[in-house]
Amino acid sequence: MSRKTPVKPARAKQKRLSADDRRSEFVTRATELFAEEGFGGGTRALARKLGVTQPLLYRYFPSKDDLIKEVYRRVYLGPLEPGWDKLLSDRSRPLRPRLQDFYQTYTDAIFTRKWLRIYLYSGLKGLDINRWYVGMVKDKILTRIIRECRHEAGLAVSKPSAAELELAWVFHGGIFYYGVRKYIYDAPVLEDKAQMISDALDIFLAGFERIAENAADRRRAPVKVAG
Amino acid sequence: MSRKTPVKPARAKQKRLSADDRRSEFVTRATELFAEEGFGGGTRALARKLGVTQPLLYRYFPSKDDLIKEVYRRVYLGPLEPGWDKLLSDRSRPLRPRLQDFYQTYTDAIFTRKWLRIYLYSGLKGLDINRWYVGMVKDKILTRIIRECRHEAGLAVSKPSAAELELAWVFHGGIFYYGVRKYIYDAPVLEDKAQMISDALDIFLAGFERIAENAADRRRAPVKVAG
DNA sequence: ATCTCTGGTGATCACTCGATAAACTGGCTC
DNA sequence: GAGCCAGTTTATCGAGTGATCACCAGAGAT
Repeated sequence: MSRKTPVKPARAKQKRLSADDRRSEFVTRATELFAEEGFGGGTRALARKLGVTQPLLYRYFPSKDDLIKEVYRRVYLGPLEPGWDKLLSDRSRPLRPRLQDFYQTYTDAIFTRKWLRIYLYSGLKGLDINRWYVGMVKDKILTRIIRECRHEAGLAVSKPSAAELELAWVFHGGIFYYGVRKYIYDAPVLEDKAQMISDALDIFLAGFERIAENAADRRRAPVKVAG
Repeated sequence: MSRKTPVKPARAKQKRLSADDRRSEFVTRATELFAEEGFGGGTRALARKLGVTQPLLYRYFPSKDDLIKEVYRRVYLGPLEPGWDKLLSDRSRPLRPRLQDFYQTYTDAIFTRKWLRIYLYSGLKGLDINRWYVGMVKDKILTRIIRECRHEAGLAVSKPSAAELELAWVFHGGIFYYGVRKYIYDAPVLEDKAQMISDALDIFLAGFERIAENAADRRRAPVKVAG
């Protein structure tokens, strides 16, 4: 109490951050704001969240749109982990636990209120980055899953057919929609996410196996086209 | 050209609609506008779509919020068909074609750009009507599906367990997400919707059967809990 | 032909939005 | 301590928002 302390006096209002820190803080709080309010959220509301004034934003971003782009970059690229493809394709392990592990970590990464809401808002705006992400899911996840499933079923591993890809999308979308229900709709869901994934996998793998058998049968003895 | 025509001269600017027609037109075009722009879409842009001036809106709706509520009512209640529960529960037909028919007509009703976008926007706003709709899907569709599946599998038909409901949600969400990919993300999807539904059903039913068998096994000879 | 009722318009208010320019300030070097 | 400089604020602009008011106009009844 008595010392006049040349050390920082625990200033009531933290100000004068370094440029990098301030810029980063803008992106962080903007993500929160836009996740809740959509990208119509105001720059003044954002500044209030940081405890600064609104024009300060324009020292760090030329326009609100640039800030939004930065938010996209961080949200989309942030949780992206490079080990996922390895996890899916590692044939030294049985396929089922591979898929279980993958969807466990994948949903751990994206099942947050912030991520899902930003994702849907960007999807509704039809932005390129959203298209890019969807393509990434298809190429890096779904085609890989199909390939592994075909391998497991003893089928030739070629490019997945459109129908197979759709199958994988429906499966993937079913799991994804769990997150939407929980974090967007705030609807009650089965609390045990791991069980949900496990059950979804049971159904998908059992179903895929049956389909694969049928496909194999059809290849051996093609049935006539309905008509 | 020469006749002074007391008949309506095919007026260039249609004006002076009846109150009911004008009000209805406001809701229709507002649905289009809000589907594209979100509910931030402006009242002036709306009026422009009708070819009238903006203050006219306030002859028919006390506020923009009331207009939005009317949009919700029409969008959510419009495609709701009362025959759905009958379709699902009609045990004179095999379960699979029942489900195929149901999802065919259900997705015919809601897989439009307008419906899906309005639905997601309202979901992001966390409105009561969205919660109501989700509850309706659960009660009127999913529990019924589970009940019929249990009946088909020769299991006792009681209240569906939380895990079973989740199963149905994942299945339903997978199909729903097809619409999201097609109409929200504008992503390429398997064009044949009926086949997508058919394949999803194949997988779901085959999977459910297997799960049901396991559940029956477990009831006969309970396995020890993993530990 | 005139009156009246009602669908529709023009002008405008108070407010919020994104963005800009100029002034201020606190810590740093010389 | 003088002076600079980067981080921050104050004041403000122009455009766009939802909403209100007084007014207009045209078809139907008398």
